[in-house]
Amino acid sequence: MNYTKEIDKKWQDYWRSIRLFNVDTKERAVKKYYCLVMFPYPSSELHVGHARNYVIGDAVTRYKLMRGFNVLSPMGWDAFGLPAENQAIKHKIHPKEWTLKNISRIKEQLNSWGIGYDWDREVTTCLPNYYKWTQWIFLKLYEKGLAYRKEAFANWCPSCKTVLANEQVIGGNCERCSTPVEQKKLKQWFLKITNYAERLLEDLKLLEDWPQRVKIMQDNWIGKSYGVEIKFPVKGIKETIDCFTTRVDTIFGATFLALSWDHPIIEKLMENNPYRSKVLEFIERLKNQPLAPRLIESFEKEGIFTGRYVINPMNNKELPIWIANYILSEYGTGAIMCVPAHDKRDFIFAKKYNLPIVEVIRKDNFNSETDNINDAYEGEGLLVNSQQFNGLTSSEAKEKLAEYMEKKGIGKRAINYKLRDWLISRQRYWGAPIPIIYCDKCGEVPVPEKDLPVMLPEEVEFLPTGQSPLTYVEEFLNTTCPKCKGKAKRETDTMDTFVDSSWYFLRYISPRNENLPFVSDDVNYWLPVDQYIGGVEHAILHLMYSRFINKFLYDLGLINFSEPFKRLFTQGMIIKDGAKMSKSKGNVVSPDYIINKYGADTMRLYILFMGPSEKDAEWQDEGLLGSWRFINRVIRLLDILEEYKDTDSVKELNSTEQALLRKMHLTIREVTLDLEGNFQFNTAISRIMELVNHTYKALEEGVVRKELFREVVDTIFLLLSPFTPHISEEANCILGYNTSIFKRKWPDFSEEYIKEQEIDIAILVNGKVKEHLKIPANASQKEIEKRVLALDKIKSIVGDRTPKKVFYVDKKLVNIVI
RNA sequence: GGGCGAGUGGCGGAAUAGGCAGACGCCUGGGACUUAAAAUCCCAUGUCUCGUGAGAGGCGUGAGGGUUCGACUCCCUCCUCGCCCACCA
Repeated sequence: MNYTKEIDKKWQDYWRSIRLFNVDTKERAVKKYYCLVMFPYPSSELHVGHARNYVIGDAVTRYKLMRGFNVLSPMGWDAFGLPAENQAIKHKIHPKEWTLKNISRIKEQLNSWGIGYDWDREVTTCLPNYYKWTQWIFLKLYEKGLAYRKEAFANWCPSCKTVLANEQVIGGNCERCSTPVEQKKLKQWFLKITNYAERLLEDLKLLEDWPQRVKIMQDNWIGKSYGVEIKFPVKGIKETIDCFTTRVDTIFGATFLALSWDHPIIEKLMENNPYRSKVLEFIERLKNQPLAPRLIESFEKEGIFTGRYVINPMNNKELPIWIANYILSEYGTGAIMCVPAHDKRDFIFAKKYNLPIVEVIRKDNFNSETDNINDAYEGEGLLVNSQQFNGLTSSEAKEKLAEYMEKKGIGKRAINYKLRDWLISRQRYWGAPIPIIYCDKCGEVPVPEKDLPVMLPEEVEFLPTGQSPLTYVEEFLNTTCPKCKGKAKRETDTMDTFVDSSWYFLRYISPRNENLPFVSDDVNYWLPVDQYIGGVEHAILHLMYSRFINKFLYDLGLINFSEPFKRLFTQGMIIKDGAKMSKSKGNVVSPDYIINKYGADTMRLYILFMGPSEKDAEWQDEGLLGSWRFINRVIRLLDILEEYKDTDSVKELNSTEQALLRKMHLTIREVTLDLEGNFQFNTAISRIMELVNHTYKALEEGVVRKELFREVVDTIFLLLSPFTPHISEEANCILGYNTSIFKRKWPDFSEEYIKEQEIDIAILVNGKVKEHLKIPANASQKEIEKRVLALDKIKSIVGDRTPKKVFYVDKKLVNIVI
């Protein structure tokens, strides 16, 4: 047998013809396995870096098939989004055309690699039969009060006259023209993911088979913190300002209070205030500061005194109210009690504006320099300068102060999350229209379900005006109010593509259903997803949004599982010449070239063999050649077998045969463990390589009966089939099987064959290996020790000293201490 | 600044409920086959020292300490690199 392109084609056609990967979701008799690979964004053809994802998924799918599961392995396209629209603007090609063209190209690639999918379930998010249901989910959220509209800032490029996504803002500038990005306030749609903050956090504990780091990232992203919200009365007017702090223990060290520039109380503070014009001028300036650089710590802190004071309710001291550019309006209350002695940011600010610094926490009991503080001490310690709370530790003080404040009505315990509501409005064309209508009489009216989908019009001009392109499509914009039948206008923003991808895994179960987004009974059977595979770059957004939408649908009673993905595997990137593979860097390796020259299995094998799949790996062309060599070496066994002359097989297996049989069973065990564990494909493959090497050695050195040789070869291909399906299927055919190798059973191993008659004991003296000894497996410890000490070499090392102690590790080693 | 992860031959990487470091592959060198090349096969391949030699001995998992009969693995201190988040009070 020779491995040629024709073999790839032959078996790909065969798998399609026997519908190997097509699944009936009504099937209940055979246990199910849902293997899901993150669907791609079809922006260009795939390179080997992308291929890793699909190759891993396919190996899992095929392995599980052989383990007797009814495996669902679907594929689709995350097809809405910005790149398509940018192409439209640049090259005057319609986003739909561009997207569909890419889809067919990528599909062709996936097929040429022999990746097995149930293409009958293909899902494309930019087509009406899909986005109808994205809109439907939006309406459900709206119905439950979880979708709402409010004013929010969007990144705005004044030169391109367009709204930019956060990813298009590079270092505070527009990605295309490098103009500094400004903030523009627009009425936009949000999803209330914050309502689910606690559950999203709490349920991370249920995700035992998720990588720890992904859970930690989500945990940090949700960012739960415990603290106290303190009311500060404003001097002279009947108002209070609430401040959230996690460090109540530093309350006596507060020397000023700072507000974010858009804090609602500012207006009141400015009434009859001589500072008014200066302050408003300052605010105006902050407003136009680009968002992105404001996030960088080194950004210069700036502020202005408002002329007003609050009273510290604990000691009645007056604290000046400032407005400062480092206060986030979206977190907590947008107002902060500032403790320069114990917060770096406040410290820098206080130094700059000459505000007092009062130490209230000491690392230890010893006197330290009180008047000469040159840095903020942010750790915990003992309280000083804090009246009756002096001497308490920070954690004691936090408790006592919270209690005290709650009793006196000064403040109350509070919990804050970093998680913000999900802004889903995009002032863009290529996305699912938000199904809302605005009527002068009735106001905001949701599109009735029966009118879905709100079709995205195809005839659109892309004018860089900053308005959504849909605003200029009269037939789309103008409509009638579903309530009063009067004239009304449609929402012209479209949804963030993360909405599309937050439920696609449900649609795969009933992809063509026209009455429902999914059939609950079937979804409840097939989900949660048994194995989800994708890149870590989605660790936060996509995985969090999907969990959110899943929980929402769970609350509606439409599904009965609260988490969508039982197991998650995040694969590493493929690196070339020290950088992530990308077209712009010019370091992409084309899979098409490899496949034409070496076949799909060579690429697949190398991708899986190059290193642990969850880690980044450096692509080396020479490594690929190693896989090619190995494949040919394996295949040659078939030719050898065909011409093999059987020996007079005596009943008893000779020692070569025994060793070969043992190696085979051992390999089955190890490969199975590697696959059942955390997908250690690289070691699984190296073990098969060992078995192949062993087989060649055995053939060379001794008499191996044909029957056994054949069994070994058969096993080798069974073990290889998830990784190199084409040659394995071919081999399976040559070996005389007339069903697909993937319809056969994964090989079993028997401990009995793995047991050894004779074992090798390493002999160490003071922890260093000095000698080896072969002994019968059933030898007793005493016997072994006796034989070890009787060895010439050991005798000469030990001399006439008596060993202090002899350690024996069962069937492994003896350590003699002298 | 915070969080997470990782440092093992010339290279990708094996081996962690503590137990023979360097599996498997690549590169390189030597040999066989060949008119020749490719392909293939065989041998060698961490490093240093001693020895003509067979061989013998030492050192070795980022650095330094510790625990242990025994440490790539556990503990402490430090260094370097990567990723994610980042003024979250």
